Amino acid sequence: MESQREAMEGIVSSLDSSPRAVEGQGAAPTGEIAKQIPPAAVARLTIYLRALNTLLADGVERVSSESLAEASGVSSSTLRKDLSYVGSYGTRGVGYEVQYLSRHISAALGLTHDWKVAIVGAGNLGKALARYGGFESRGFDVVAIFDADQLVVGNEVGWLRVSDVADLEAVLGRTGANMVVLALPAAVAQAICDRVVAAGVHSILSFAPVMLQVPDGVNLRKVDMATELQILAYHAQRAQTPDQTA
Amino acid sequence: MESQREAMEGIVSSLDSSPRAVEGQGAAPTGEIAKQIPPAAVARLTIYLRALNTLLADGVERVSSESLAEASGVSSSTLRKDLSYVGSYGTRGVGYEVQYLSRHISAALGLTHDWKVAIVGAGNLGKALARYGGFESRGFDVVAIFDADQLVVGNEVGWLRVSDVADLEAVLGRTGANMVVLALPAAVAQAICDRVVAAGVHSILSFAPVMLQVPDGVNLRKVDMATELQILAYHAQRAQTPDQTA
DNA sequence: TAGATTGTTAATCGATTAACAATC
DNA sequence: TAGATTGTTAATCGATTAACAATC
Repeated sequence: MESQREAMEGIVSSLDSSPRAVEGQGAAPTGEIAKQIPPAAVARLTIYLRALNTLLADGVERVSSESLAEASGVSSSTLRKDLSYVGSYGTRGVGYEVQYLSRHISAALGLTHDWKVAIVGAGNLGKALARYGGFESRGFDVVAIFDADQLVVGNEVGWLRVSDVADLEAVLGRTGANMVVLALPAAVAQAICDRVVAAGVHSILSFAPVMLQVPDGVNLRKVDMATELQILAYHAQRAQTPDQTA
Repeated sequence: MESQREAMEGIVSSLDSSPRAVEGQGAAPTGEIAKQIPPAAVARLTIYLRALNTLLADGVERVSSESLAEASGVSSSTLRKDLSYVGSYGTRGVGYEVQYLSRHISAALGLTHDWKVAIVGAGNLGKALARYGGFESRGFDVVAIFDADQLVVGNEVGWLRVSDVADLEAVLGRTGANMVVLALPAAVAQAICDRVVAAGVHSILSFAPVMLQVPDGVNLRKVDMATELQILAYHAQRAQTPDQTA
């Protein structure tokens, strides 16, 4: 049991974007075919990446699939299979070089350059997101934040000023934002979402508790906090019931 | 800044907890066997519930699997299969009675009584969560919020006062909290998580960007905003690559 | 070499979909 | 009844796991 629990902060500053050799003997199809990675594997790769960067910060140079898997909360089998979608960057009998693997996963996930993120909605959540350090440190620059309320427009949030959502298209264009986070009420989410899509942004993360409809080719992910609690409620309720195993 | 808040509620206020007859001809095993619902289905049931409550608010009384599925972003086949885990509360040739189905899904998910939620961490995110109306309206009462910073302890957040995390166990006990939301830095998350578990709370939702280790029997869910953006980045990058289909 | 650990295969398991008989 | 739509079955598809040959 590796107890690298402490000091898990400060971790991830090491995602550098230097165009250094990301080649190697691995099977990575650099600029070539780039086969599809299964969704479940993509999600886990982000976890491995975080764990690797923690190890890196701790000065660990090599890691086995067994211990990286444990730190990531998956089986070593799953981990090796997932890594195989990215390429083969380990050494049999030895393990993986932490930095080398980290860099290749970053490359596979498209994290070798920074992404520009605009946040729509400067309420509690929008402001919290704008100030959340976890974005910048992982290669996501927050370049704009919007609100519809004239009392809020112009206020400072972090080192940004709140833009008027009326200027959405103009500001998205000017800042070159290529991702948008929706942190606004359900009632207006679809309308804003439509404008964001029309403005050419095809990657959207929504915190609004509604099912948004988007055209093909637009990537929409949702985070719903109440949903998460409801799922917990289901399991908690089950646990309470005196499960009668036959 | 709160201007957008009101609209965020509205929707889902109709989750009543009245102990009304939740029986019917359906196959629901009331207090009996309570068979396991597959995880993927549980997650979607929360979405159907939200859609149903929206319909209810709009005064719609009946809905078909086809249109409920569309509103929820799934196929009608998936929807009917999911509902079949809960029971059979539809009428062939007719559809589902909105309120009736809503109530049965709520019951299956364990949402017929309120849950008491404590938030640990009164930073930007913790405060945003504490003030987020979406919890209360869906049967989750925020009963406490904690912070370690003495400058923050005692401050008002919504209608709560920030408690000292030193008093975590005492306050959890006194308030009867049965769910905890962790909105704190990665560095301290595991230690606090351990104390929460030791205090007897077995349902935890974590926003900390670390893999937390919990003993068996504890339900831990994670929301990681940077991870979501990384997944979007992967797809965005793929879309950019001029996909060469043979 | 002997021991260790990867990368991959094949088997298992679970989730999604299509189709249709049951039935309002 | 005739038309509509559910609830369920069987087929398909994808994800996870165990096991081991390859190889450092």
